[in-house]
Amino acid sequence: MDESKLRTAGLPDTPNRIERHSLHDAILTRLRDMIIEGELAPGTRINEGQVGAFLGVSRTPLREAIKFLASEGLIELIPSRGAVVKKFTPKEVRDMIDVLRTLEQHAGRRACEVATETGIAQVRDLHDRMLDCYRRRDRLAYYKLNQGIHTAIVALADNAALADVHALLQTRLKRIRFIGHEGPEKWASAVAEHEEMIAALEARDADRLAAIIGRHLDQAWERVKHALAD
Amino acid sequence: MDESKLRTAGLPDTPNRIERHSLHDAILTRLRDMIIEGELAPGTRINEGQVGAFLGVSRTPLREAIKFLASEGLIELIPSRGAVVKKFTPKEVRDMIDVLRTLEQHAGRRACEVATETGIAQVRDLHDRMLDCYRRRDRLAYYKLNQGIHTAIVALADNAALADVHALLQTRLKRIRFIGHEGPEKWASAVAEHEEMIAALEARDADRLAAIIGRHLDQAWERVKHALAD
DNA sequence: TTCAATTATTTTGTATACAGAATGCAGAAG
DNA sequence: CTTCTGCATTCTGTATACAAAATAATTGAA
Repeated sequence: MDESKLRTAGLPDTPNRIERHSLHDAILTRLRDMIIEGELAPGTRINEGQVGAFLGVSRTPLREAIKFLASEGLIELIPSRGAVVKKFTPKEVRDMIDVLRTLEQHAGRRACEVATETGIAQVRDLHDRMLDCYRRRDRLAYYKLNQGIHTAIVALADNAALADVHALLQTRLKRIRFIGHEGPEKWASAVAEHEEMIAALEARDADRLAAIIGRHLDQAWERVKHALAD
Repeated sequence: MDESKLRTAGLPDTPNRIERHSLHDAILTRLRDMIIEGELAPGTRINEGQVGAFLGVSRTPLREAIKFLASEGLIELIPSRGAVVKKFTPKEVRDMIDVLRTLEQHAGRRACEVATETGIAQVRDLHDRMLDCYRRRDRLAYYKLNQGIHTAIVALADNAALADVHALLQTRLKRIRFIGHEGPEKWASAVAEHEEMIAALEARDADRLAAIIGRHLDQAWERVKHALAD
C-alpha cells in the first residue's frame, strides 16, 4: 500500500523516464555528425538504401531524419531525385556569419542586463577550461568548448527563439569551421579576444561586449574565407 | 538539324520543369496552414491515422512532413507518443518578436546600403497594394501583403541566412498574429508606420528605418499580448 | 464505491513491398 | 564515329504490414 501510494502520488510530472525511443535522435545525430565531419561531403547524393544499410536501419526512419535535416538546411531535397548534402557558397557563409554577429551582439547586450552572477561564473568556468585546452594544444576539445562558450553566452540572454536561430546557424557553420584551421598566431589572438569578452561580460559592459563580439566574428570570417574554394 | 541544335544547345540550365512530385510540399503546406489557421489547435495531439485519412495520404509521407515541421518548431515530437502542435507561452512570443526586431533592423540597415532602386520600388508597390486593401477593409489580403512587405525588405538585404531565420520566426508567429485582431485605430497607426518605413527606405536613412522598425514591432507585441491566455 | 491490476484496443515506430521516375547502357540509325 | 532511341536497372516515393509501446476499458478486490 505504501509503495503503490508512493508510485502514483509521489511522482513528479515528468519522471526520470529513460528515453525509450532514442533511435530517431540517434539517426539524426549520426547523420548530422557525418555531414559536419565531412564523412558525407557537400554535394554528395544520399543514397537511402546505402546509407540505411550502413547505419543498420531501414529507409523509413532514415528518410524522416533526412527531412528534419533538410529543414535545418544541411540537406537539400530535390524532387524525385533524393537528397544531397548542401554545399555553401562563400557568400552564403559570409552571410551566415553576418547574421551570427548580429544575433550574438544582441544576445551579449541582453546577457549584460539579465544574466545571473552564477550564469556568468559558469561561462568564466568554460573559458578557463578552454584556456587549459589551449595550453595543451588540444584543438578538438578547444573547438568544442569554444562553441560551448558562444552558446552559453546566448543562453544567458534567456531567449529561447534567440537560442534556436543561433544554434541553427551554428550548426550550418560547424562543418566550415571544422575545416578552418587557424595558425598559432591567430589562435592566440582568438583566445585573447575571448578573455576580453568574458571580462566585458563580468563588467556588464554591453557596448564593449558587443564590439568585441563583432571583431571576433569578423576574424572568424577572415580565418575561414581562405579555406573556401568554389 | 536546326531543331535538334536548338533543343540541346539553346536550353537553359534549369528547364521549365513541371514539378512532378509536389505531393510532399502539398502535405507540408497543408499541415502548416492547418496549424496556422487553428484548424489544428495548439496542444492537439496529431493522430497520424486520422490526419492521414483526412488528407488522403498514408502515414509515411505524413510522418515525414511532421518531422519537417518539428524542425521548424511548429510541432513538438514526444518519443513514442507522437506529435503535438506546439503551444507558445507569452514569453516565448515576446522573445520571438524581440529577435524578429533585431533581424529586421539589421536587414533594414543592410537594405539601405545594398538594395537596388527597382527592389525598393517593388516594396513601394506592395505597400500601395496594401493601402488599397486597407481602404476596402480587406483584412486577410492586408495581412498577407503586410507579411509580404516585411519579407521583401528582408530580401532586399540580399542575405539568404537572414531571410531563412526571419522566415522561420515569421512562420512561428503567423498563428499568433492571425489571432491578434487589432482595433481600427491601431490598424491606422500600423499603416502610418508602414508609410514611414517605406519613406525611410527610399531615403536610404538606415537609422531612421531601424528606429521605425523597432517601434513597429514593439507595437506588434502590444497588439498581440492581450490575446495570449496561458 | 473506489482503487488497482490486468486485459483489450489504439497508436506509434520500423520494416518491407510495390509503383513510378530517373539514370545508365547498348544497339541502331545517320 | 556520333547521336538518338529503347530497354534494363537503380532509386525514390508511397502504401501496407507487423511489433512494441501507450492508452483505454474492464474486472476484481478491499
